[in-house]
Amino acid sequence: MTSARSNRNGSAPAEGAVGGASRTAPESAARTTAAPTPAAAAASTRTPERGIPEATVARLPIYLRALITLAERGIATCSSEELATAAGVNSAKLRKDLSYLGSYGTRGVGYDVEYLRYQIAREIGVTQDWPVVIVGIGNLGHALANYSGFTSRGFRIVALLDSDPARLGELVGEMRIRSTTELEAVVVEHDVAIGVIATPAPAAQEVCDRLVAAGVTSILNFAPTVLSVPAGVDVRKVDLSIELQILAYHEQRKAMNGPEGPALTRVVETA
Amino acid sequence: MTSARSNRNGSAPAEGAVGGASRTAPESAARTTAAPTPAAAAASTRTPERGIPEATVARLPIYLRALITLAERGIATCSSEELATAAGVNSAKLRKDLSYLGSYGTRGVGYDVEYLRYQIAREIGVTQDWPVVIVGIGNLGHALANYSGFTSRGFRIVALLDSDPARLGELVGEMRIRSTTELEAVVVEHDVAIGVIATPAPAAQEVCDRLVAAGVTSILNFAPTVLSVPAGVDVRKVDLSIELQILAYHEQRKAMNGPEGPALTRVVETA
DNA sequence: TCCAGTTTGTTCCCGCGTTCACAAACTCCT
DNA sequence: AGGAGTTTGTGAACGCGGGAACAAACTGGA
Repeated sequence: MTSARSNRNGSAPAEGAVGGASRTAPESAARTTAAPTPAAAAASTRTPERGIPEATVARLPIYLRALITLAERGIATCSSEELATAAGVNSAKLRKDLSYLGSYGTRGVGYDVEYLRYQIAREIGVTQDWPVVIVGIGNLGHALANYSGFTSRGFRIVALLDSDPARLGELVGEMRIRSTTELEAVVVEHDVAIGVIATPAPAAQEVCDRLVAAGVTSILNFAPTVLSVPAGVDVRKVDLSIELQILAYHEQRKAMNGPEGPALTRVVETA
Repeated sequence: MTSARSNRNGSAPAEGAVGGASRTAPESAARTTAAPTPAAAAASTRTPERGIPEATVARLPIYLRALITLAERGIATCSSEELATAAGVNSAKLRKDLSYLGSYGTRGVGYDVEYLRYQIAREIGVTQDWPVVIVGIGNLGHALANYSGFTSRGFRIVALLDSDPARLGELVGEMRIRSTTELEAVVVEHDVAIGVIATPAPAAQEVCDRLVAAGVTSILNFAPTVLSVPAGVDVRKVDLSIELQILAYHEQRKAMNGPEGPALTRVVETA
């Protein structure tokens, strides 16, 4: 385990004061005590202090995936330009992002794929597996349970929970669906920090409250509803219909610009 | 053909929307990388009319959903404060967002729920249904096909396509799985502008190319890979493992601050 | 050793988005 | 009618992120 997570259980579930996550909370990173994690092995002398911009954090997994792809092709070294192309971003942005982690490249040469891959994985925290529990095993829950991307990228599903008695015991992949009554026990037993909610919207808040009360501090929410959580708990949401609606907005504008609009734009047609 | 889309298929496809190439990946459109629409009409000299910030567009669907919830509860009027709480955002931000659409509120009173709901739906473009095609009917594709949020929020699934012969003809919901060989025909027949890719990563780019060539100009990508598209095509991606990795990063930091760190983060556990 | 070529890491600048704070506008009560 | 209370809409300040440009650092050849 070694997971430094402590038991913050027992706290009141309660709906947090503020809605939404505190992820963006600036929290002036005081941390005056000199050199936390002092003498970090041999590497760098000056730990740039842990303060990676949120936008960069969101891109690190993309870089990681690109690096894995490159490694599978047997490529040992790559330039920022190559990696940026593989990740679909600007090379300047890539270099700046990586600079927040430290100086892991070599000027005039580029980056060592395996080395950089490990460094990013370590920074994200996926060098070991995080236990994850999925609540709500409907169509989407099934898909998530079977999604190989979870288990292969630093996560391990430890339980599938559903409140429908008809589903209990059903096998999904290699895992059996268990009752939501076991939620607290599962979270405590496996020291689960990350929970995935794939229930219908009406049930999401209650499940969320129970997860948080049991000790979960990060939640990935697929239910189309706004979750209230206490400070210190991160929530990320994935809403499929919202994504489509954003696309629809732009489609509508294209259609409006088309007929009469100032369409002095370019037509770029690929093969 | 219900939508405002005109004939863009045969003759001049894609007209490269001014305001943006690809939403999530600003310059990911590797190919061609033609001059990013210099000048263009982006700078509408005046009339802030059609120029809603991207961040606001991403929130409009959230407001819409909150308004629908309020309407179902029989609430006819609400203040920006109430709506903001329901949507999980700051009230000032909400008001500024809505101000881009126009002045649909009444000072001293608030917003008429039904009226505002319609105005947002109209602005997004979901007062009528958009035809959508889903490619790749694996676990995730099944979930998407059965997701009621699509059909109830301005979208209509017109075809489910898969390349696996074993799956052809299978019923999903009320729809039959068809072969990807019919992709072009389906897109043209229903004038599909929005495509959803739920295939394995290796197949995603080819499917994407075919969709675009057939006339699709907006793509929602669930495959864990970077898509290259011509200018004028919007791509939004949903990557489940990336979302989890972002949570893992923050979890790791919490665990680091917890034990020894000065941790100003204050784990605030509300009463 | 020195020089040319290459690529990283960093600095500077600019534009977008968020937030505060306040004037404008509406309702209600006296 | 008028004033107090309420709420919207918006101008301005501010901080963050993106992009270009450049110095620093490394390789390889003469």
